[in-house]
Amino acid sequence: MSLQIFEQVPHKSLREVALSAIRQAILRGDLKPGQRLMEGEIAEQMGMSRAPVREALRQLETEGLVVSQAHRGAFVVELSIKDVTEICALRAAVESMSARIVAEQASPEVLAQLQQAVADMSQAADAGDLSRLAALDMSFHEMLCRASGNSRLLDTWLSMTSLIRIFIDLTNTLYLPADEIVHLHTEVVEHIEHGRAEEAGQALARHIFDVCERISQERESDASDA
Amino acid sequence: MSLQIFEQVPHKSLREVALSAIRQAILRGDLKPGQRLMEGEIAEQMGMSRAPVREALRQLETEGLVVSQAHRGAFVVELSIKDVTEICALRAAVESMSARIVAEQASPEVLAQLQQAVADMSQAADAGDLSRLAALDMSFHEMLCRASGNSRLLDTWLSMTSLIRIFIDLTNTLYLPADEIVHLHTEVVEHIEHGRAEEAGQALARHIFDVCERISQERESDASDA
DNA sequence: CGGTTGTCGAATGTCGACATTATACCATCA
DNA sequence: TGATGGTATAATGTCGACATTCGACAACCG
Repeated sequence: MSLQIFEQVPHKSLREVALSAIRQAILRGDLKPGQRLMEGEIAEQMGMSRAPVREALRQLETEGLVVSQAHRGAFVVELSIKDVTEICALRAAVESMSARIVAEQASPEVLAQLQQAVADMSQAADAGDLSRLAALDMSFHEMLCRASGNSRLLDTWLSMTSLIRIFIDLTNTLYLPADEIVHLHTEVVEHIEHGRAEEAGQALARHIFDVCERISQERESDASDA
Repeated sequence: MSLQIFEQVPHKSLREVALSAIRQAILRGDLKPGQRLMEGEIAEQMGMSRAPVREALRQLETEGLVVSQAHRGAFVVELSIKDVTEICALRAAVESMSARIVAEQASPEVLAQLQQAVADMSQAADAGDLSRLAALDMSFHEMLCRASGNSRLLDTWLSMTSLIRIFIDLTNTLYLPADEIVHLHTEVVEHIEHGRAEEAGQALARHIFDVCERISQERESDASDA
């Protein structure tokens, strides 16, 4: 068997092109919640027929980014506070399980990665770079899910994270004081280090529910402002 | 406002018809893992064109029941033991979280339902009706996820359960002794009754991993037999 | 004038046909 | 004989057109 030299070039079907284009537009905020997505219009703008656009919208629907009604069309999903709470609960479930798995199988490389991530967060917090801290925060959680080695946990996490991003940009806003964030993540890593699976999972779940609570509160006060 | 006399008839699009027909065929076992699913053939059998069949297959793909390659077509998913382990982990994560939520919000009605379910299981176990016990077992877990009031947790649970059913029919086989099953579920309900959220979640997760372990072991011995 | 009904336009649902591409088979050649 | 390359075939990918259905607006009636 020969060495693999050339990575296989993934052929991009029009469906995939449309899929990622629409998804990115939604996540970037160019398409706002509640906005109608008309097959014909999108197809025309992308220079393709309605068929691939249609399939892309269907897939986005199963991902939860889009809702559609028969003969009415597709719309960018509008998330209620209840939705966000539900999404956070599923995210917490997934991360909690990931933490348990990682705590039980802690490989030295993964541990080092997580420790490095927390160190970076601490540095960003000290430097007052809150934007970077928020980004590192998200990447820490993703890293954890990835380290579980369970693609379904990771996929579910990515999906829930995307959904939350429609509601609010987690990578640009902090919902807890910087030092508290660093402390929480340090705690989680220490639990994992020492193989305390349950504690790691619980701490993480509490943290996510905390953030969810803050988001809900902020949203409610926003609503009463308007 | 007039009284509602006629229940609204949900319009079944051909896509939905194809979707549920194919899904049922897979779950029923009429379509076996690895079997090829050709759009044209299915469309002809169902008396429709390829378009709705195509969309149904795409949706089944995102559900995980079908895998497809470009220009090659769709196939009923073949699950490895690693896949089943992954699926069980996600299922455990979801059920564990559901149990915590239910334990914290225990409404009397839900509690009564769960207690009734365990009582039924105990009765079935005493009567030696293992088939009924297995069915009650599954419905207990579904009831728990439903009681969480979180549709995303429930949907994820249903999805994972469907996937496992492709691999093995959980409703017809027991992977633990009958009395042990009854004991485990009794324990979970007691934890929930007393608001012990963490313990309920942990007990449930352990139980699922136990069953998963048994399934894996059985499968490996099956493989070595062949 | 309020409410109901008919009509129209536009978007989705479905279809059949064509374009593209992967696989299997076969002829060719070292 | 085995490897290579071409070709046929059959499936998926894409397209444009038609059928169906929904929502809005206008006409009508009480």
